[in-house]
Amino acid sequence: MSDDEQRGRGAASVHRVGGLLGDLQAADDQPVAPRRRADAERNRAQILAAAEQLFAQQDPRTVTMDRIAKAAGVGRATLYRSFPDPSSVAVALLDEHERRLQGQLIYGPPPLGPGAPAGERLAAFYLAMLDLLERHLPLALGAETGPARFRTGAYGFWRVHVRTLLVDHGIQDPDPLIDIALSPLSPELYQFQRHELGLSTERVGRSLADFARQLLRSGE
Amino acid sequence: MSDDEQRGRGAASVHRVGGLLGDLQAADDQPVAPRRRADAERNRAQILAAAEQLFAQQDPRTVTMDRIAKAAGVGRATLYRSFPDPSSVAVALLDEHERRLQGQLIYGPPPLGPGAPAGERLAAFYLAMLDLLERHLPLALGAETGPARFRTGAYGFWRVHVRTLLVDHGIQDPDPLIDIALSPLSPELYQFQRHELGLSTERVGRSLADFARQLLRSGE
DNA sequence: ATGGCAAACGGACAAGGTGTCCACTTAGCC
DNA sequence: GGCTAAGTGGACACCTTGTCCGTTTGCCAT
Repeated sequence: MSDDEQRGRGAASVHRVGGLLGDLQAADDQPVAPRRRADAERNRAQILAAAEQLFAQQDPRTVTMDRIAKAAGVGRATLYRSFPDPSSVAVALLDEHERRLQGQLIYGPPPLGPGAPAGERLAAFYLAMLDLLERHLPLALGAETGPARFRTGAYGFWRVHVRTLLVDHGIQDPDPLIDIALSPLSPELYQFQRHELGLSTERVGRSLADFARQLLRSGE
Repeated sequence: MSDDEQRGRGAASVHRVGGLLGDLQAADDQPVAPRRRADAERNRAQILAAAEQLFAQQDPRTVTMDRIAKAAGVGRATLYRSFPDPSSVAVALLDEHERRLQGQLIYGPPPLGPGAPAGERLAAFYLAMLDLLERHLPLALGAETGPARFRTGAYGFWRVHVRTLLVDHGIQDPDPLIDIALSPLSPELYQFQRHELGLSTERVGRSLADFARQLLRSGE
């Protein structure tokens, strides 16, 4: 899993939107890629490690490129070579954690993987995402600034998954519903529910699971 | 309606969270308030007018205090006297438009106002909000930066309304569901659906209305 | 009507962030 | 072991942010 960090630069996560599934088990051989130099690799690792600290320590929305570079002990231009802005660093860090869940959704056992009714799968997906949010909220919040989370490769993956569930369930016009169904997973929203309203993870999770089952009810 | 602009400074919308309903028909007499000077009033109007232009012209997330001040023809400190940041200017502008809908939700005819089943009222609310978003998307996007939209007085109002509907319908634990039910109305999300995915207002609206009815189905 | 005073104004300032550029360093291949 | 290009990091010019403070101006009492 830590090997995954080496796959592509920060900006690459944007390109992943096209080849979502194929990317899951992509071999580590680089077809024509000019190969990364060892010092660049080392710097990238330092940057990611330092950034993870920073996002956890302070308000994730206030983390700057300048701060990350200083914390990682590299120059500003070196940082810019790998990432265009702070949120793309957070996206790269999140990617690693999200990839495990992505695999479970496709190949794992039900109800997360195939085999369960759509409503149950959606409920399980919500709970898994909630767990991810709970454990990596600072990163999720940091990833949201800028062009927002809708353009990340991960979001594209969730869209494909939810669309499958909606179609499975026989929804007439699934496309506008996809993002509606994903909207309760907004990091900002979760942060508000947990730390402003003081709701427990369990309470939010129960509501979300009920919500999923109600949305994709068998007795349509 | 244009008289409403004079009620309180920008920061005041934050305080509204407490007295949501009473504020709806608050008389214009100021109990102990020290009274606003005429030149301050004039400047405030100039600021709001200039800001509305700016938010519509460029990416609402890139509007700065500096730009607003220059466009309004006032000094920076004058602007800061009324508003702490650009998003609060957008909030103040939005407030005016939202207040009409707030009145309709309480006193208006069904299905927006009281009298219709909860599912129908939620569907009508969604459609009305969508209409608001469609007409004032730049402002809505501009209002989202910073501490996010969850802290605005308007959001507090929507929460109260939706909670009423959920309780009416007999939902067990309504509180975590409130913000889940409101999440599809995120301006960022609507912008993505409309201008990135190219979905029509009608299609999104139909999905949202179906979604509302499914969520609060009579045959619970 | 006029003079005093507090509210309001707006330019200026220091601090800090952003991208980019370019001279230097260094890894990797011949 | 030297060549070459990728990689590095400090510096630069520009912009934004809040705040401070000397000046102006509306409002009220006289």
